[in-house]
Amino acid sequence: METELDSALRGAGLRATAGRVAVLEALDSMAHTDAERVFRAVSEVLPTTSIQSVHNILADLTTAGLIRRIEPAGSAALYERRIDDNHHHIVCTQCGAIGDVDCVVGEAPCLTPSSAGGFTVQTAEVTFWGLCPSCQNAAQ
Amino acid sequence: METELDSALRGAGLRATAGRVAVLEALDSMAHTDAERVFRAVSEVLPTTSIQSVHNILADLTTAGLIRRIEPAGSAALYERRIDDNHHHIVCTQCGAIGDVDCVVGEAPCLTPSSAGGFTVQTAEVTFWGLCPSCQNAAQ
DNA sequence: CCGGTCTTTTGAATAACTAAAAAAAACGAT
DNA sequence: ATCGTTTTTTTTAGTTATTCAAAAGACCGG
Repeated sequence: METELDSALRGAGLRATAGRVAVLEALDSMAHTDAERVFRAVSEVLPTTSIQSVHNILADLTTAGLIRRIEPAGSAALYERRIDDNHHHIVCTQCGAIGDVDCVVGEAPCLTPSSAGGFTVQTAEVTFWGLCPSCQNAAQ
Repeated sequence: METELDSALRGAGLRATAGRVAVLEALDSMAHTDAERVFRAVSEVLPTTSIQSVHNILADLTTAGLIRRIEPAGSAALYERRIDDNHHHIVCTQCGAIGDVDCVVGEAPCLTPSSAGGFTVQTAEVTFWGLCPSCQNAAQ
C-alpha cells in the first residue's frame, strides 16, 4: 500500500523506506523534537536503527525540504514538520520549551533590514525569548 | 594605571585580570569571533592561557553583560562587544560570514508576535540569511 | 604580610554530529 | 516474481565545541 508519507518521500525524489516513514511519523506526533527523541520514538517501531541513521535521515529529509531544522541557541538541533508557512519560534529562557509563533503582524518590515552591508537578504528568521506558561507560574 | 576596560570589568563586579582584558581587546578588534580565534589572539599577549580559560572568561563576560553571545545555526558560538543596541545579524549561507544589521525599520511589530501561545515575550532575535558581497561575485 | 576569595590552569569528560566502509534493502526492468 | 543496480542503513570511528571539577595561583582587605 502507498501511504501519504510514502508519496511525499517519492515526490521529493527519495525512496520510501521504513526508517524515513518512521521518522516522519515521529515528527508528526511531536513538535520541535531533537534527534535523540526521534531516535527513541523510531526505536520502538524499528529496533535495529541507530542514532547515526536518524541523524542521516533527518539531514536527508531536511535537504529534501520535507522537514525543517531549527537550532535555537543553547539546545541541540530540533526538527519539525510544519514547513509550508514561514512561522517563527519562541523559546523559554528557563526550561527551553518551544512554541510556534504565527507570522508576526506587519511582517514585511521584519524581512527587510534597513541596511545589510552589501549582503543580499534571502530569508529572515525570528526567535522570541520569554517564559513559557508553567515557568511563569513557577516564578511568582 | 586604570584603563577603560579595567573599569568596565570592575563596574560589572569582576576583577580586572590580564586574561579578561586581553579577551575584551581581542573582541574590540574583531567582530563576531569564535572562542578559537579569541584564544589565538589572546595567546600572543598571554602565552600561558588555554582554550578552556578563554571559554570560561567568555562565559563570565557574557553573564556579566559585557559581551554578547550569538549562536547562528551551523557555526560555533560567536561573541561580540556591541551590546548597547539591539542589533541583528546577517549570515552568509555560503561562507558563514557575519554582518551587523541595524534595527530593522518598523521594529515594533517584530517584537510583538500576534499570538505566543501563553508565552511571555522578553526579547526578539532576528537572523537574516543571504549572500555576502564576495559570495555574490563568486556566484555569477 | 596573611587568610580567604576569586580566577585560571590543568586534565578529563561529554554531547552532538560527521565520515567512511560494509551490509542490506528498494526500485525498475526483465 | 527475480535480478542487478543504485540507494540507504548499519557499524565503527573520529571530530569539534564545549563543559566540569579539582588544584594551583593571583588578588585584596585587614
